[in-house]
Amino acid sequence: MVKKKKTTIKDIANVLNISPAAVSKALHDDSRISKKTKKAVKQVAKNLNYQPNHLASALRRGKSNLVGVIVPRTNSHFFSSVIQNMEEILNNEGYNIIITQSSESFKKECNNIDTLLFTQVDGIIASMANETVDLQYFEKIKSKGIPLILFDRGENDLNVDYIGINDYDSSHMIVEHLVQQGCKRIAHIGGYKHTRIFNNRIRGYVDALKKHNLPLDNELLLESSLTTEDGREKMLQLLALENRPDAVYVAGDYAALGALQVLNERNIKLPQDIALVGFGNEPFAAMVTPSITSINQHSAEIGKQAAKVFLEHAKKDTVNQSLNKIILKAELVIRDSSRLK
Amino acid sequence: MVKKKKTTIKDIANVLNISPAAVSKALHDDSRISKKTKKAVKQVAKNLNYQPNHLASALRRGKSNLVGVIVPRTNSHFFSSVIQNMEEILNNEGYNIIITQSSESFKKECNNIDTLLFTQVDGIIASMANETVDLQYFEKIKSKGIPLILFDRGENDLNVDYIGINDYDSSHMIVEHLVQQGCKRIAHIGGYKHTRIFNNRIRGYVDALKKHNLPLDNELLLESSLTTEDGREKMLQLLALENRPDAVYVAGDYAALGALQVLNERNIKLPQDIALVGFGNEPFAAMVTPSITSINQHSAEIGKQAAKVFLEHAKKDTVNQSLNKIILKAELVIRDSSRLK
DNA sequence: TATATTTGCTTAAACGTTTAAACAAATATA
DNA sequence: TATATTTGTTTAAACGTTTAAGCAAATATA
Repeated sequence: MVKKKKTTIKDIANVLNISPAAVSKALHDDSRISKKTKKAVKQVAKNLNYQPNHLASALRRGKSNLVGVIVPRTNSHFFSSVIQNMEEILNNEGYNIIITQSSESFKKECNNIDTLLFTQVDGIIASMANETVDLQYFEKIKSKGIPLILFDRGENDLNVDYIGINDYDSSHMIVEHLVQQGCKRIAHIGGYKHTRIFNNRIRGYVDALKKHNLPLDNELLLESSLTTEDGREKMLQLLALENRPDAVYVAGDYAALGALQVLNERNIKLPQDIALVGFGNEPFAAMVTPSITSINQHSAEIGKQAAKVFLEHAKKDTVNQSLNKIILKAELVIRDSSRLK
Repeated sequence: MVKKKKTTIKDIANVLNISPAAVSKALHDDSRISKKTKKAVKQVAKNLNYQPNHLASALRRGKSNLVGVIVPRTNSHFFSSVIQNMEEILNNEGYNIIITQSSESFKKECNNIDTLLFTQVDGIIASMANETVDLQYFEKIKSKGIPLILFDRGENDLNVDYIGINDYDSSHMIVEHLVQQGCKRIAHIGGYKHTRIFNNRIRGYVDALKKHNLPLDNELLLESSLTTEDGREKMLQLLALENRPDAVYVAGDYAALGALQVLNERNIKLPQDIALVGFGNEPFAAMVTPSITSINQHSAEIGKQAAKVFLEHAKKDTVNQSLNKIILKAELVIRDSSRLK
């Protein structure tokens, strides 16, 4: 079996005895090409099973119509849903996306960025890895003049477009809810402080405690990688305290799941003994026993907005000066793990 | 802010007063270029922050070094893990991957295929959508002479490389295990019969019943889309039977989860009243209460093998005649939902 | 010393498209 | 009728690489 020669614009031109330029224009519905020619060109294109060579057109036009996406992982509902909604909008505008995963590793993230730049993407939409502190690679994207849009895990210092939720306020909502349930010693298993969103959640937690005149106890505030495994560990740590908390607010659902497992294994009653709240509203939060109260981050909306912000950039040829900082209002979904009354 | 002109091979050539061709060769370590020149070229490339234009080289060389991936969804552990492992191997060989999701929709799958062909990928690795019966779009890939590798959800008729597990035998393992636990009326919530893997699981189930002298009861064999929602529905259907099963083997973990939810809600004891077995060994199978017995599909290995098979094709320039059909041996992970003794 | 080979580069074409500029023919305007 | 405009096309260059072919200089071989 030999490789078939692909049909090009030239082949169509030869059949019709017109120039390749005319064919190109006909296929793009140029106003200066007669209806007759357009029809003929399209017919021949179909007959010869013509597929435009994207590489050639991208090279010539200086844009690839590809958008690079970097996420810590695809197998969480949050990221997968963001991507799916983003993709839909971008596809409609003729863009395709290249998804890459950092697996929370700084090094992989850097590789991903290089890969995407190498592939000549027209823009990058990203959510940063847990490990990432050094922003130099993201600066590299900016310095190439390629639109960069961050969502969820972003950084203020980078001064780029951002779509996320109001993390600070979300913490307030959670603490408020727990106080209403009668909780007095509320612990927080937070994410890494160096990540803005987790820092905001911590700040919100601290300030909300103050607001409700609850004392801030340092042993109740833990920093975690927020994996299921680390959630288990940190929960064990809290249970080992002399003065145990009566509520635990975990900054991520996967870690909350780990905490729940430990509580279940120890036969600690939820929410009577300890109330539990997660963050992210992953589908499993509703599936486990007891179901976990969590924060809905509006993943679909985040994906759509990110796509739209990119498209705004793409339409202008100079880099946009005005930054888009879109903060969506999150929603508390109350479930069995914290519903006392 | 104005868009910066990107550094090209020509710029480097101008700096050093040599030809662009020499630069290209120097960057590729051509043996006919002196060490001195190579060193100089690489230094200048670094200074000018040169990034090769992938589009141009892909156009010229007639290959994009991109591999397209089509999966029903990325937010299951199975697919995400397959992709991650595939990616690692392909990246090492200089390939990048473009991930697309069909969301189990035939139409989206066709679009994905068109998109990938349009992007001039060098090969496609795919797992088919649930809806897909018409194979014409996959034939299209083959007819373009582009390597196509299927995994998990594949089709025999297509006559392409395939990597999967021994579904038929897995069903035998499950039935055997349930029989050992003392179950006598084993139901099967299976996937769509038209999909080969699900068909094989059904055949395995039927044959294993025969082997153990259990009667085949048609009301115990249901066809399902295997979503969590449908799992709930089919479980309710089984519970409504006059003569209830004492074990349920579900062909997918998500549907098994739905079944579990229903059983928990009805306070039916697992595994005493009804034993439950899923398929796929999604992480949540170990997380829920009770944990669900399931089949480990070796996602990492599938991903690696798929990548390797693609690379084999890529190395030859004519299409390989000998087909790779790689069938991995799956593993039964026994958990609380079916452990009676 | 004359000839062959190797080394290190250049030239020029090619990949398949897009597009500015040119141009002839058809049509409109004065 | 002469001139201007519009219509429909062609020409040719460009996008940034790669690579076959060519060529001069350096080196090896006889």
